[in-house]
Order: sequence, then structure tokens, then C-alpha cells
Amino acid sequence: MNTEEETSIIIERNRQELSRGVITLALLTILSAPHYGYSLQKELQNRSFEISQDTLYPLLRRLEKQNLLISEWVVEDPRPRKYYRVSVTGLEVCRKLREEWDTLHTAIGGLLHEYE
Amino acid sequence: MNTEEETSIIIERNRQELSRGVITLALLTILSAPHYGYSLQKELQNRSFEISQDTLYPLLRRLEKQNLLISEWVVEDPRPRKYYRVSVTGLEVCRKLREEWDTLHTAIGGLLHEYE
DNA sequence: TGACAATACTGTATGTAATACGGTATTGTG
DNA sequence: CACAATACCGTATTACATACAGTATTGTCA
Repeated sequence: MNTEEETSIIIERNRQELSRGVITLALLTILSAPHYGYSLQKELQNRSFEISQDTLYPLLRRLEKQNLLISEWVVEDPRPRKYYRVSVTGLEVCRKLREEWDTLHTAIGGLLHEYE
Repeated sequence: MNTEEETSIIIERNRQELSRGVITLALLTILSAPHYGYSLQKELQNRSFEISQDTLYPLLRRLEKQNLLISEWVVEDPRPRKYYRVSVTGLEVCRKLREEWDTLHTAIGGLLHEYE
């Protein structure tokens, strides 16, 4: 058996695992227009995607390293900000993820309905 | 820039990341009835959830370690098989994931529609 | 009956990535 | 002037998927 404490950590972890991939899709979609990290976090939160700085910034770095995002420092703003937007490759990935999403959506829909 | 090879690996990785969490939800749902690893894999595949042995078996081990699944060896079958089913905790996690799914589903639906 | 695909799992090494942690510094607000 | 909000970075730790190599049985069909 787990303690209640352990159980809630496990729930949280699995909940985050579920949202992780979806957030990546949301992020790539939103970044068709440029955003900087902090504004993107707020934007995601407004749309009910909870993501912490500890997760978001490393995610942005990773996606840039994979060449799905392009970044640019803008120093003209009230303070320096690093803007990200999708690359051509990123857009392609975004489209594929959307297809995958549709497949999953259909599949899980049927399943959940069936198992009520 | 990435080579085409690299790009397709990156696409594949992100595609799998998207499906990972969803597959966990599907798996917990299906395991309200007992299944053994191999039959579960086939069942998931029939429902368009692609998962390899290399991913499924370690996933089952992990979920059992987290006490979300209970396993039992059955030797009366044509050959020994290890059956898994959800525990009480697992069922609770499953319900939470379903709620999370609904939230994500709504959120991403609005987003994708908007950015169409 | 002999070969080969399908079934059904295990253990452990490796690699990827999230998350945690600690930090820095500026800007807005009461 | 204090303090919350903004806006980021680097690196250590931990979790986890995936890869790999293996073992062995059962069913099929020529």
C-alpha cells in the first residue's frame, strides 16, 4: 500500500504525464505567433494548461535544440525578452501531432464511452 | 537545420510523447478487467494505440510498483501468463486522469479551432 | 516432423527529458 | 521603500522510456 502522500504524488505525476504531450501541441500551435516564455506561460494558463517555469523553460530550450523553435532576444522591450516562434520543421511536427491527436481522441472517446 | 533522418526521429519522439499519457489512461481503463501483457498489447493495437513490448512491459512494471496495478501469475492457461488488473488506487487515478482528459480535450479543442 | 512465426515474458543498460534547486536582476505597485 | 510580479539561466537529480539481449513455449503448415 501507499501512504496518502505517496498516492497524491503518483496521481500528480500521471496527471502531468497526460498533459505533457498535449501541452507541447498547444505550445507549438500558439507559437505560430511569437511569444516569450513568461507570456506563453500566462497564455497557456488562461487556456487551462498548467505549466510551471521549471517545466516550461527547459521545454522551450529542448524544442529549440530540436530545431522546432527559433528564438530571438528583443531588447527594445521594457526589459530584455527572448521570443520564440515555430520553425518550418516545427510547423510540420505540429501538423503531425494534430493528426495523432485526432487519432487518439477518436480512440479514447470510443473506449471511455464503452467502459463508461 | 536537421537532416531528414533527424527530423523524422524528432517527429516520432514527440508523437510518442503525446500518446504516452493517453495510453496510460487507456490501459488503466481496459484493466478494469484482467489482461496479461501480450493480450493487452493486442487489445490496445485493435483500438489504434500502438505500443511496443519494450514500452508496454516496463510500463506495467512501473504501474504495479506504484500500486496502481495488481498482478497474478496464472499457470492453468496453455502457458503461464501474468495477469494485471487495476487496484483501488489505480481506479482512483484512472478517474482523475479522465477528468484531466476532459479538461485537456476542451482546452485543446478551443485552441485548435481558433488557430485553424 | 521439422522449421518458423507467434506467443509471452524477464533483466539490465542506456539515453532522454522533466523537474528541482538555486540563483540573478529588473519592473511595477501600494 | 518594501515587496510582488516579471523574466530568465545553469546544472544536478530523478524518473522513465526505450533498446537490447535473452529464454522458452505453443501453434501452424508444408
